[in-house]
Amino acid sequence: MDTASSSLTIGAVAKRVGVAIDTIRFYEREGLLPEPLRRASGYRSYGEGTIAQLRFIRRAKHLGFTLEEIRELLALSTDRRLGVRAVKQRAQQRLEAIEQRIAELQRVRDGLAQLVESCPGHGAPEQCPILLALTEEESQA
Amino acid sequence: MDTASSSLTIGAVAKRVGVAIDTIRFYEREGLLPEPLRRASGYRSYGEGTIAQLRFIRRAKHLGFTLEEIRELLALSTDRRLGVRAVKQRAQQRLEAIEQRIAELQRVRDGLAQLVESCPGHGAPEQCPILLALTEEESQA
DNA sequence: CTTGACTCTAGACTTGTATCAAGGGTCTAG
DNA sequence: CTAGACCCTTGATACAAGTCTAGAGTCAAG
Repeated sequence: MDTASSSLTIGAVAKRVGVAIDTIRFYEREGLLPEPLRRASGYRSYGEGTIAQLRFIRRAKHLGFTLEEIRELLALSTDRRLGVRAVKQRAQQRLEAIEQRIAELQRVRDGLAQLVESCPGHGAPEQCPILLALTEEESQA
Repeated sequence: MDTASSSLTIGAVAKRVGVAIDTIRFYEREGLLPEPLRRASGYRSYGEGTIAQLRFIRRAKHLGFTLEEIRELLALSTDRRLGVRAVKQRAQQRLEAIEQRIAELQRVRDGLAQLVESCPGHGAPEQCPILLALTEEESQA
């Protein structure tokens, strides 16, 4: 349980977090990770904090945040005044976006399910409800 | 109700379908639309069929099909032997993909909703459940 | 000291779906 | 006949989030 900043190479970090080396360098360029210390050779030298931060990024990505939003979350997460309020607000926005997306997909699913159900799976293309639905005029849903 | 192939310019088609001119040329390059007739001047000359086909593409896109899949649907839609069966199959696959996506988003939503609910919206960053969840070790979900 | 695995940089490439720009030719209303 | 709107082609650009390459330097083990 050593939380001290031991010295990890980029490859070791990548392996521990389960992310590609290139991705780490990419995040650094994009400002999602601070510039690390360097050995004399120029090799990047990371501590445990980087592992935590990469996991933060991964989890946030999994919750559907974009890298842009994650960059903001990372900044907020250290702001003692506004941080928590703003973080909650962003999370709520994300939640709403997800709910909208779900609702939209459900509408699409219902439409498609109905078509699939009503299609016999054989016969003339002119009678296939799926093809008809795709071809039909707007007027009737 | 004139279904004959009147002669439409690309701009007229674009306006009627509600799609950009560039998109029409792009679809042509991508094989989603057949190469149209040309006037002596080189102008593309379209009939009503193109309008229908563009609407087909738009509806299929709205159902979540990729352009690649739509290209295939278009080919299948004119196959009198296998068309209907194959179209139904593709629609079913699409449906399953959509349902998986919905389920995944619902999991994400539930997790995020719980976090948002449990966050007071003020106080120290170290106590914010959202930030904690993003930072925490894997062990407990 | 050599070998093989690792790392460095800069920059090009990927995927999907378009959208835009440059530099020209055409069509139509007045 | 001319102005303005429209169309042509080719090739570049955009977005997100990486992924890959080339060519060179470094590290650890035997």
